[in-house]
Amino acid sequence: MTFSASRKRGRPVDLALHARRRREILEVAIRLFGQQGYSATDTQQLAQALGVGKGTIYRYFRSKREIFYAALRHVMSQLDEEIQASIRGVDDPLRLSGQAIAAYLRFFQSHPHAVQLLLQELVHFRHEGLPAYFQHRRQTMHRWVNHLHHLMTTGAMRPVPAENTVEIMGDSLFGIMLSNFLNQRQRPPEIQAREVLEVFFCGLLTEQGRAHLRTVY
Amino acid sequence: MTFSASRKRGRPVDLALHARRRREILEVAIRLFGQQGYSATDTQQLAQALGVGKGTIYRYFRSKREIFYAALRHVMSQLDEEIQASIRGVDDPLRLSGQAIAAYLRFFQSHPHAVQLLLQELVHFRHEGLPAYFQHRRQTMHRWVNHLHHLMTTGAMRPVPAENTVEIMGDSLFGIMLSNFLNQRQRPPEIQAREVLEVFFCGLLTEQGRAHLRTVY
Amino acid sequence: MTFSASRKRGRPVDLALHARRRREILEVAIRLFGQQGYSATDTQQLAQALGVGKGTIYRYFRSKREIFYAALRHVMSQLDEEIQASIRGVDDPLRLSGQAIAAYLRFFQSHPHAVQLLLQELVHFRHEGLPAYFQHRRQTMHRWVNHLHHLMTTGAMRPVPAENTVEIMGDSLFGIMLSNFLNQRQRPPEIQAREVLEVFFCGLLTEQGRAHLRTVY
Amino acid sequence: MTFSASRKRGRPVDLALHARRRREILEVAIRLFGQQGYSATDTQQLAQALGVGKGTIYRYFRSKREIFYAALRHVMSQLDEEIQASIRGVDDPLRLSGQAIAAYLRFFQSHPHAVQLLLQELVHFRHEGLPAYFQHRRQTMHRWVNHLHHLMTTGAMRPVPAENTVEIMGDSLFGIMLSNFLNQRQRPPEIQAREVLEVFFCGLLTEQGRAHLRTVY
DNA sequence: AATGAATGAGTCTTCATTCAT
DNA sequence: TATGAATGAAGACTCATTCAT
Repeated sequence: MTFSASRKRGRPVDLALHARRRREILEVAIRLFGQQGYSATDTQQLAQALGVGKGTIYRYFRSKREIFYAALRHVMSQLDEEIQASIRGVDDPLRLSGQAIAAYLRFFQSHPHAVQLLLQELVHFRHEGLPAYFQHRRQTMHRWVNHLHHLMTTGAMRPVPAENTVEIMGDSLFGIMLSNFLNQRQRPPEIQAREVLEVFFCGLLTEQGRAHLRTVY
Repeated sequence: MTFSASRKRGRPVDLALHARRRREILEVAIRLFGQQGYSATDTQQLAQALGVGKGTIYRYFRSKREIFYAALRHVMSQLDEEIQASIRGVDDPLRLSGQAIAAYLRFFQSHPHAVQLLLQELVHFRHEGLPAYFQHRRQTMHRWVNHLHHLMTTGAMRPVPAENTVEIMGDSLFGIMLSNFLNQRQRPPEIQAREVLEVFFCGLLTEQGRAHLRTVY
Repeated sequence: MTFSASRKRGRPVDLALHARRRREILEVAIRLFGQQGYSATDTQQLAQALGVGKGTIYRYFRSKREIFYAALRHVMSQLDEEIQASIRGVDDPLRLSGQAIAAYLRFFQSHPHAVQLLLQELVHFRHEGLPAYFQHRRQTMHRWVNHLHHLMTTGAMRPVPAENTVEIMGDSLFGIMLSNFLNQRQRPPEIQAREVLEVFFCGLLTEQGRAHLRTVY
Repeated sequence: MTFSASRKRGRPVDLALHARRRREILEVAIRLFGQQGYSATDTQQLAQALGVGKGTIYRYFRSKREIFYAALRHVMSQLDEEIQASIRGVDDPLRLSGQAIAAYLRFFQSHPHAVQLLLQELVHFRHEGLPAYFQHRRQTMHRWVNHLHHLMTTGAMRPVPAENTVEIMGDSLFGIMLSNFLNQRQRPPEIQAREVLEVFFCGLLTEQGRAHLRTVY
């Protein structure tokens, strides 16, 4: 950096630099934490992969733990963005549901590191309160609750307790996504989304089966 | 002591003692690994909790890792037993489904350590191939596939690809169970099972909604 | 053991048994210590190889260390016996020298464990005073000093300081034997003995070379 | 500091420091391994003796084993240097022989730790192939083979198989050196060298004895 | 007498973080 | 400001010996 550059008033350049650096670090951290796991990744490796000294990293993050959480948050907002992008401009509410589910599955299929990060938190940072994934879900859930209410208003959906149903669907997708990852399934997200929707929306029983179910409970 | 037993000099090998010790160790290990995590639990703690010397543990298990896997297997067979017990003597196939789901959720609600063990494996022993939970599922899946075929034969269930549907339901329950645990939900398993079944079996849409769905895809 | 057997007065049977047991233990110990080294051989292995319990060994030897030393002494007396046997009835004093050297080299070639034992002592039991090998040599050296005196008396050997010369020859053979072992040389002991004797007895220089040597010192 | 040096930000890597540290560690390691043995010396002791933290040692050597081998190599090259220095500028080939032998004996007398290191390798790192001492000897042997050829050409030495003879002399000196160390002999190396040479070069027998020897074999 | 279950001290190595340069 | 040298706590596993059975 030259003297003239540092003479500018304020330090907009520095702030931008700082932000860029942080992002660079996070990108590498996501890759390494995802590939090797949190504890198997040491700061020396991170520094080496970044081509900087270990100390430098500590100028941008207070601790390894903080890097991890920043990485996790980064990944969660990426997820959010991709889902939002996938439903932008989609009018039909049923299509929208399918798009969102496909986007969700697609994101984790193309970002396996994200799944790893999410799992790492669960075991390395339990007792830290609600895991980031579920925090995120809690924050975005209202959108889906509204979505369900809308579907019910239009008569497309049976009257069901919306919150509860959103949770069931969210949990189910979470399980499907994890299972995809852990079984190394590579099913095309769009197809899988459709299969899932078919079950959730249409149910498995025939009219006769449903009638019987009512007698059982 | 019989004559045949006294034919061999010295203190006889006590097989029952060995089995009992292993079980004792496993029980404490499940608790500690579950409470504190695998890596946060050191062998010294385990020994202390058992009231034995560190070396004693190594007379019964080759390594900490082996204790962990034995604990995991122990938990998985407990799960299996409880589910089997829950459906024993249940004739109605729809009731049976509900019972099994409730038993599954109940098991993990009353054995939170089991969930932890399962998660621990995912991060501490990745690269060891298919996680124990999914191995177990692969071995027991055929039962549910048959179950679905039966339901379809009797006309209670729509014709759906059985394997695929079993996977979707299994993954979903896995997700619900994890979410219960991670959100510290304490919903009564029977109620939750019924809610889930209601969605899976009856679907969320009205007849009109389903008709529309068919136009969308 | 029956009651009538134990009625015999004294316990000659027990003493013989005890001695036999000790020898059996020593033989296995020599093999294991030789193959794997002292510290790499644990008492459990020893017991297993003997087909007895660990505790039994401690009825015959106070400690692992004591087993080792007994094994070492056992080996040293075997060496002594074989050398003595090799020169029994040999009249010619020069032939006798060759026989003894060949026997020495042959013993260690066919008992590589003996070399290992000897080396093990040097590193595991330093500070215990003179190593067993050199203790043994100190006890048998006088024979060779006498032998040299005899050779000098008969005029076959130049007048040299006998003790000193015996030490040089003993040390040299020790070095040759160790080098054989450590280089895994398999030279026939008889041939090697002859080569060594040729050097020691006849020297390397010509008459002219010796004359020159005298001018140098 | 030059411009080019300052082009790279941060604290520059100090190669000289690194080399100095390694040497310091080696010197202390040689002393401790020599005094107490390899396995009796733990890294904590080594660190304490150096006045550094345990982790620091591992910045300079990958493992305790690597420290040991570096120490061993260090010692072997010191030996080589001292022997070479002792014969530098010595023209007379017989004197040269004496100087080299004296230097060899002197080195190990004044560096008893070197002997210990050498012995430690034999028992702690058997199976690692040829011991360092013999590797070193194999690399330097050709010099002495040439030396013998020269002596034979000039007529000072009888025609003998050079390689074989060098091995016998080398092994013998190895034995003498070890024996000196293990018996804690403090004989002046120059005197001992002369005594040894006297035997090797002039032989022990009289002319009459040699004639008789020829009849025996 | 014989056995083997139990013990617990002992040791190498890793790694997040600090701070002198 | 950037660097990397230094730190030291932490942790799995072994094994000679003892002693209850």
